[in-house]
Amino acid sequence: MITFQEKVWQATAMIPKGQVNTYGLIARAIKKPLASRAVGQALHCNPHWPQVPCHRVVRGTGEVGGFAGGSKKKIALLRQEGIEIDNERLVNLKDYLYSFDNRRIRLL
DNA sequence: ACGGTGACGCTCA
DNA sequence: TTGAGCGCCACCG
Repeated sequence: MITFQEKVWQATAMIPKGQVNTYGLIARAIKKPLASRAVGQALHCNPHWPQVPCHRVVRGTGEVGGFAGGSKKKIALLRQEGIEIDNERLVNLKDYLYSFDNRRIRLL
């Protein structure tokens, strides 16, 4: 059966290069709207790099959030994908946020 | 079964 | 704008 974290990884894998998503939105996408924190835990243990681009998941506030290899590394990766980071810590969600469409979510 | 632990998010001073 | 406080939840010992 598909576990919670597997759903998290699947959802994360859908995020296109050059775009980002948030822990909270992923939680909603997999029908666990209050599990944003658990989503972070799942990504922390992500065993599918780079299939599951966990660096594209940031905080709802726009702050990059944590990263197993250090937030510096996370920022560098996002920049490589063309995402601008303000003040070395903020992502403009208005420009780079990716929205899951209902059709895909159903597959989870 | 139970309690501790975060890559979170929201509220309020 | 910041920081403290607190609720949430899956995972692990």
